[in-house]
Amino acid sequence: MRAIVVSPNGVAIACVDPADVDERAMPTVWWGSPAAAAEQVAEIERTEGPRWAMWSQDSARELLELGVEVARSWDVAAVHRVLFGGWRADPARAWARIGGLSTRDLPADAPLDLFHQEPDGDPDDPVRPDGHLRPDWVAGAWQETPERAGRWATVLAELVRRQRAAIEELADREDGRPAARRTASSESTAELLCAELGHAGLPVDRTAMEAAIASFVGPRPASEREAVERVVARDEAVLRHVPQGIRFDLRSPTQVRSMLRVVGVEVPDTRAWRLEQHRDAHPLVDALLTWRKAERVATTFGYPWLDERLGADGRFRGEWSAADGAAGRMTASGGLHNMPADLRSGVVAAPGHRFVRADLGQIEPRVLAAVSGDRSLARASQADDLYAPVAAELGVERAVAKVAVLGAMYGQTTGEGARALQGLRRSYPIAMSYLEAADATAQVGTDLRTYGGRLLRMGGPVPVERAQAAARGRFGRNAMVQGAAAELFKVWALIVRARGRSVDAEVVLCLHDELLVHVPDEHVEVAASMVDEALGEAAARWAPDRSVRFLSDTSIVRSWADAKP
DNA sequence: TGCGGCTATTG
DNA sequence: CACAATAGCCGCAG
Repeated sequence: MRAIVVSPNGVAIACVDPADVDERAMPTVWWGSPAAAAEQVAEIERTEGPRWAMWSQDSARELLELGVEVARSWDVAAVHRVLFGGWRADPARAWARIGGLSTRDLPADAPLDLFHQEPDGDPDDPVRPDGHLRPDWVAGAWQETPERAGRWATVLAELVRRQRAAIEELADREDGRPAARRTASSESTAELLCAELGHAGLPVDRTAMEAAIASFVGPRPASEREAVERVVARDEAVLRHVPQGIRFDLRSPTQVRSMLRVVGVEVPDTRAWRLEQHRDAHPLVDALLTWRKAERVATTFGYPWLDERLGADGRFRGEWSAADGAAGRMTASGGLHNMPADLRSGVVAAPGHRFVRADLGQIEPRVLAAVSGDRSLARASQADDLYAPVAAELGVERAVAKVAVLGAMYGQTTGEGARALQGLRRSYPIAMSYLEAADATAQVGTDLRTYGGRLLRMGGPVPVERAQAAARGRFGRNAMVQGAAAELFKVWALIVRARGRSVDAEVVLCLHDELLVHVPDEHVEVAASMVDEALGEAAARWAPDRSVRFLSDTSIVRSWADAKP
């Protein structure tokens, strides 16, 4: 522990080198205004470049708001999620878990009542006699004095020390995960990237995005009355196809089913892919499908969505999470991860800039080859199109080989993919056993760990219905691949983030296997090469075995829509 | 008012 | 509708 920088209204960053934590050392505390604290952080970053210990992405967000960006961190919440799975990772929970305390009923910051007048222990000690953190300290009581801030920093340092020991133990175990050391670092730093993504936002051209929205729902209504009229008109375009006198609520699936029955279309549900089969049966079906598309844009990706999230600086902002609760993929709110592809024309680089857009080709089967150690599948990964050699090996069409491989990773038990499974088992026994072992383990509720060491919680040995057990098996089987792919992707994104600094290349979007990097025109070629090189480096760093080939499809574009689909 | 079901979008 | 996610609306229970 070297230093801590504190401001009375909230910035608490301990500067800790996890390799050098001395539990007895008292931290140096800088106590000042937020601006002064930020300046201190910037100075330490400049001169020492440490791995900063942080409670969570919140710490990084506070720093960014003060104009300070740091390169590396040990993020207690991120490491907690790796070690123990799940998503919740508040300080009290992380502290309790690493200390072996129960997290079933964590002490809450409940108001004191007659029966709990005086909380036990010393109110100036952040740790209660029962070993839990004091809720009032977690809630902010640590900020009251420099002495308290120092004690709080010591708690953080101790937590980091214990987490680090747990990661080392995991890496050194007989059945361990040596990659866990690297995962702890990359998952931590991914939290910094997420804070930066949320802070900086995605370049969006308001005019272009409004045009894209307008192509579905018409131009922005001038008044509330006009907005209502627009909705009525959209509904009417569908309802005019049914006999007069009967009104149906198009937003109610039950009523839509009745409406379709009136014109002689019988469907078990009203999902688009099913209605597609009946497009020719009656003009109503086509009108309904068009309505659905417009309604979706109007309610979720319309003008209110844009107004709420697009700033005057031309940046569209959502909140980013570095690891979801399941397999550990990055997620984003605000529609950044499920924006209809038709709106991508609104995502445009700023004047004088271009995007480097890159996505990983066939990432999941390649990751499967790597984590399972299947040499045959690794050989297939040498091809630009992995499914081609697999199809040749199985003696089937490429399309069949593809659904078979995907089906194996998803746990599909019916259809064409399942029929080709026997061939996969024969030709790629190591990879298939890897998936089947994960499936079997998950079915009985036993937790799994990804290649990188992330715990995948499977619910414990609670008896469940057969169908539920099968679903758990499919989840476990897929999470081992999806989670490992997420780990590799993050390493790649972080290398791009670090290397990009020198050419002002800024990662502005991460989408599971796709990166969008915003770059000044003059550096865009260099940045594109850098993105490709970063993948090789990421693969080597993530899994030092070089037998599996990873590919990125990289292009330079003005708009996200210009990238080939 | 909260929550499960349905629907649509993305990888 | 195989795996994951976010998100909105409807219908029903409390």
